[in-house]
Amino acid sequence: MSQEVRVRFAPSPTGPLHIGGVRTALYNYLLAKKLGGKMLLRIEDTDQNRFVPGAEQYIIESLQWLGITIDEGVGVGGPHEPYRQSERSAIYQEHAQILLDAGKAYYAFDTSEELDAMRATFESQGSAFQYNAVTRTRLKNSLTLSEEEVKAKIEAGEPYVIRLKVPAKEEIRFKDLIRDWVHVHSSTIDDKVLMKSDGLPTYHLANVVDDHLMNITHVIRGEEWLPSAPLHVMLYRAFGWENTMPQFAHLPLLLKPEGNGKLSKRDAEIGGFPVFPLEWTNPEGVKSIGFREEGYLKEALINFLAFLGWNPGTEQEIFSLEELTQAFSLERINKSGAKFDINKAKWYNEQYLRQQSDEALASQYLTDFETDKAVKIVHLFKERVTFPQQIVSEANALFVAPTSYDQAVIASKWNDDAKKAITAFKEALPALDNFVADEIKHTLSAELEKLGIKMGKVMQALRVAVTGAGAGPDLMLLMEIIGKDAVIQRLDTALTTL
RNA sequence: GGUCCGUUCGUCUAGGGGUUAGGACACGUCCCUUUCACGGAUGAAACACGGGUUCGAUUCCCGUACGGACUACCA
Repeated sequence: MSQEVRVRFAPSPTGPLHIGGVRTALYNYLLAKKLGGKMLLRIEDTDQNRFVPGAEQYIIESLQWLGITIDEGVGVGGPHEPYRQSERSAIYQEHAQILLDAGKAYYAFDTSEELDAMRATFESQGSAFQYNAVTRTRLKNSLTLSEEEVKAKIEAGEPYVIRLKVPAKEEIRFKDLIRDWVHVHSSTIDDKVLMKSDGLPTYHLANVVDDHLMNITHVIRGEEWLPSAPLHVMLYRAFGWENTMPQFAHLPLLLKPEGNGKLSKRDAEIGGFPVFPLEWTNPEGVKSIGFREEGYLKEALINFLAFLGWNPGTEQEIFSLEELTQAFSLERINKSGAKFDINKAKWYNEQYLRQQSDEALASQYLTDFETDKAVKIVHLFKERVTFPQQIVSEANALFVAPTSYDQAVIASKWNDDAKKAITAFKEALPALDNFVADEIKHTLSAELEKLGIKMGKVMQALRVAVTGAGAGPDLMLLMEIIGKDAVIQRLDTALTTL
């Protein structure tokens, strides 16, 4: 039976989507598109305490910006609605009941304080507390209490959780598409809480139930889930769903650029680079920068992210989203974590920036300038900047006369010959009707020839006189854009002040 | 501490029983250029360690070291 591939991206709305999450979404999307399947977006908002208003919208906008389209789920709907877990509590309760009835789960009445105390005691004896096959016989739960006692407690409104009754001795193994077989013994897994005392499920239950009900075929998620994957396998087993269980692929983590550990918001602050796709202002009003606002092009971000943990096996580095969907495969994802290097992201951005036409960039970013001037400016600067907004600031700077001059150049190049040449050039300029690069150059060389001075001798001095800087794009083009009157004025200023 | 996962240039990685261990970013040098940048060329730079297996191991196996994740009524 050939089955439609269905993957899901299932973030929690606890804040802005982290760049690692974006990559997870991307890989899911890539696999779905490659295999002609569907990409779902499910919001895992079962923790009311960590819910952040606006986070869901942020996630949707981020994916939209990047072109990671959702076929089914929050925001678009679909046959398995609702796709927000907070709206599915009845489903989880029902499924928890199935496990309870089958004797595969049980009620537990231990309070958090009691459990904390347990943990402290165990720790003081040098061991770790686990709610499991051996300890559950001594704790307050429906396995140790009589049926009447349990009933009474529940009816009295005493808070309780539902825990999975993990078998004492069972070998759990599953095949991870990236890591191959992973084996774990059930004795190392504790009786995880499935339903919290607030009546909402934990991640584990909700995730397994939803993935099953939504016919998910591939679970592609971060490596932080690898340790709980065996628990999920046990849950599939407990429900009798093992034969339709999705395949797992646990992605390597994105690591700090330097030092140890996974990439965090703090690293971004230290390094001065974004870790969120879009700018985000948290409920307290604190703003975090985003890739989009910093000037990263979505194509560059996608390409960069795709290559953090995956590669096509060829030497091609530049891939459009469409090319990525063609080339992508889970088999070529590697196992080890990748340090996040913003330099590579910048390089990708430069590549994509240069790929765009002068006209497109001009109409998108230089709307304050007349079109043909804007196009010329873009042409001059797009190969020398990393971000589009740098073209804008360069453009604006063009029309401001220099307020200071590069002293090193002045010291070595601002000599009598240069002054003589620049004076002659300046005086020849008013007669020049067609003030374009070629004509300007002709005028300059004509004047230099008369004086017997070589071009190379004066170019730098001239550049400094016009722009204040010792380096930059083609000076003739620059002067053309600045305009005749302004150039003459600047030369005057330089000649009289320097 | 326990469980699980990992380890090729500074970074992202290719490769895989016999290779001059390849590419990209960053870095150095040179060329181009009126300068800078782009571009081109080029250089430096890596198989964590110890045992096996083998004629031969960076590649396979086992240990060790190191790194990471998880260890909540968070996801």
